[in-house]
Amino acid sequence: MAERGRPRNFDRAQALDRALMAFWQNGFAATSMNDLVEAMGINSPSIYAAFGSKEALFAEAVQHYHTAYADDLPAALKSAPDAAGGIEAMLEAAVELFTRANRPHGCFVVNSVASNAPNGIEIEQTLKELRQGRSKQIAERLTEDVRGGRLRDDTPVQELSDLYAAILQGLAQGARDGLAKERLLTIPRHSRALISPWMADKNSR
Amino acid sequence: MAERGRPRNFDRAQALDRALMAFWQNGFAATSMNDLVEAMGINSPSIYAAFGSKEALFAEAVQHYHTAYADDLPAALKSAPDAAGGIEAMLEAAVELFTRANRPHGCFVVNSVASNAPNGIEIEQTLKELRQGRSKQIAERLTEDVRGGRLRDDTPVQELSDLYAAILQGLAQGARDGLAKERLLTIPRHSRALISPWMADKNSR
DNA sequence: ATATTTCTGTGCTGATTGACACATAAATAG
DNA sequence: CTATTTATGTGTCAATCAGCACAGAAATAT
Repeated sequence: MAERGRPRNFDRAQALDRALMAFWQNGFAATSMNDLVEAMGINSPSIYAAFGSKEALFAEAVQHYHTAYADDLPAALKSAPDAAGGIEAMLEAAVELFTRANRPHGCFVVNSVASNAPNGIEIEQTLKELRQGRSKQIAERLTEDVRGGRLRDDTPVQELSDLYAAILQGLAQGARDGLAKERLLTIPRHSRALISPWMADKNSR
Repeated sequence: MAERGRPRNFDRAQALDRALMAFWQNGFAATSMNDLVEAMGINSPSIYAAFGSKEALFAEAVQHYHTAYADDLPAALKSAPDAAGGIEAMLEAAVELFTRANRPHGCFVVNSVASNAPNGIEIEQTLKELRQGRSKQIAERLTEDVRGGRLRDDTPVQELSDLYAAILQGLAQGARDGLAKERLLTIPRHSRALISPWMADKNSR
């Protein structure tokens, strides 16, 4: 089935990525349609025809970020043989993601917390779930190690997961505030100490 | 020397506190002058006469928050006999501050990250310094313990301070996202494990 | 070639924004 | 009392916001 009508004059995926960069840097509210027109290189009627509304464009940008940028984190979490290594790798991947050159610093999902839309209930809910989803992923990784006998049976999985998730969010804030990558990278290293009291081969609590 | 002219019809300090609540909840950009008029209970010309501009009002709200609300944190940091206890107390005080009922959740200074003003360079700089100031305060507390012999000489003070500061920011985000206080309070407890490898009476690293 | 469909660029719209002009009210100074 | 000073409330300003109407342009279908 061939396409009918005048073909689109721009690359939709590229335009979406540029919109993401604009939102990532300035947040939803502070990014005006004018800013988007400049960043995406197309006029506003084309934006509305292709994406629906500013809010729908933002929602697509969130999905795009999640699949194209933040995908390294769960991958790193599963990369190492044990949870301690996986979490450290995930935190390192996060620092890498949050401090890449020629790209806004910090985590897009975390940066978008305070930049709520006027009708922001829907997308706000999605963002909140994305943030809290990290804690669940970490909890699953820890549970694996408990089941595998590498962590003690009485390991407080949810509490440790919340703590690691908090560190992750702190890394995002620090990166956005301009902390140097080398300085941020010391954090994953020291975070290892949180889990060692719960290693199965230790008897000290 | 008596006052001249018609006296003010509202309590300036109370109006400032109400403005802080509005900014705390919705951020700078998303809080309109109309919102401020409602929250403060006075009309906009009176706001401008008393505070200058929306930006100046926000700057005063930042100072007010810092002195009237966030003052518990450095106090708690110095309360305990050792750094480990002081930091744990500070994190607990932070959770308390971030999850009080009848008040916006989260840290006002952290919430204000993404809500930058159009001419936000000045106040943004102040906010950034407030955030990074916590790390320095923690570092001072740790250094005290190193000097006092309670922590090893090779304790990585700055790295640990950055890590604790990251946890602090993570707590703020979690509180804003609606995590329950009891759940957040487990984080200060487990954070103790970060410092124990550097206690002087241990020989394991 | 003609009709149909879809995209593009110009330019507008009603609503909302931060900020203030103006006249009036309420206090003190003399 | 009158003059002066400062605060209040009504109403309004230009600027900006998100969104879209409209006409022309560029493709396919028949």
